[in-house]
Amino acid sequence: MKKSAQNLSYERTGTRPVIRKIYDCLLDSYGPQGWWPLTELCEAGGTNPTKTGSVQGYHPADYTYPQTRSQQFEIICGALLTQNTSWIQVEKALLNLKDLLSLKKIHSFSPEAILSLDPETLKKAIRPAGYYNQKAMRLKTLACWFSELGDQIPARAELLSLKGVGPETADSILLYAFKQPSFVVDAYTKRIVTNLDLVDEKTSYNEIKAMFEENLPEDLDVYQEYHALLVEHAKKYYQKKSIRDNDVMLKDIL
DNA sequence: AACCAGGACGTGA
DNA sequence: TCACGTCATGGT
Repeated sequence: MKKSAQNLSYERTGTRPVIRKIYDCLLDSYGPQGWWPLTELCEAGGTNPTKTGSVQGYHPADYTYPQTRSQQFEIICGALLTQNTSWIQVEKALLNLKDLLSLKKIHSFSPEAILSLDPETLKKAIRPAGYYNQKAMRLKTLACWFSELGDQIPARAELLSLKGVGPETADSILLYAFKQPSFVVDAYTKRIVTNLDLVDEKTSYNEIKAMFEENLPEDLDVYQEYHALLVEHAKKYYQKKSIRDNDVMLKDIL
């Protein structure tokens, strides 16, 4: 992280304890979040902890997913589809896709299955997730890439080279689909850390990512849980600017 | 009825 | 590098 005036207020205590305290506080308040959600679990009537705006498919305190290549690919697709879109819409899109595939007697959510769909059909299915023209093409790009990947674990730079995969999507794919400890920074994360004066507004994605990674043990479960907790917390206090000051919970512990 | 949602990309300064 | 327009549906 760049050495600047951004955390002057924490010079005495240090950034590390702050990053950990926030995590402890969030986990204590909300409990394990069970990311990344899988539609398979939601069809099975899987766990649904009281979660804002979302349906089912979560698996709290179970960090063993994905367990199949199909689940792995679904996470990758979900990461793309959820760009600037709420998860509930992505879930609809994924379920549409699965319905579509089962009509074609395809019972596995695979790259080959996605590639077998003609563009217009694919677009119609993912329509609820928005940007369906771009996302349809980019889904096929991802499908093509993933089918040729084999059992490799992709490098971050490789993911970033795919059209439609930016920093957050790349990190989400690494963290949740490939179980690599790569911290995810999203708009919510940035809002929270700026609001708490841990960084200023112009701090870059990579700087915020580094701040978390440098001050946390390199632990997959912690990385997965932390990002999910930040999202859950932000949904409660950071959707409207007017209530951001209400985040006394985290301000109090700093 | 604006505004937002688990962003990314192309463009021109 | 970086600010800005664009992509688009659906929920609040």
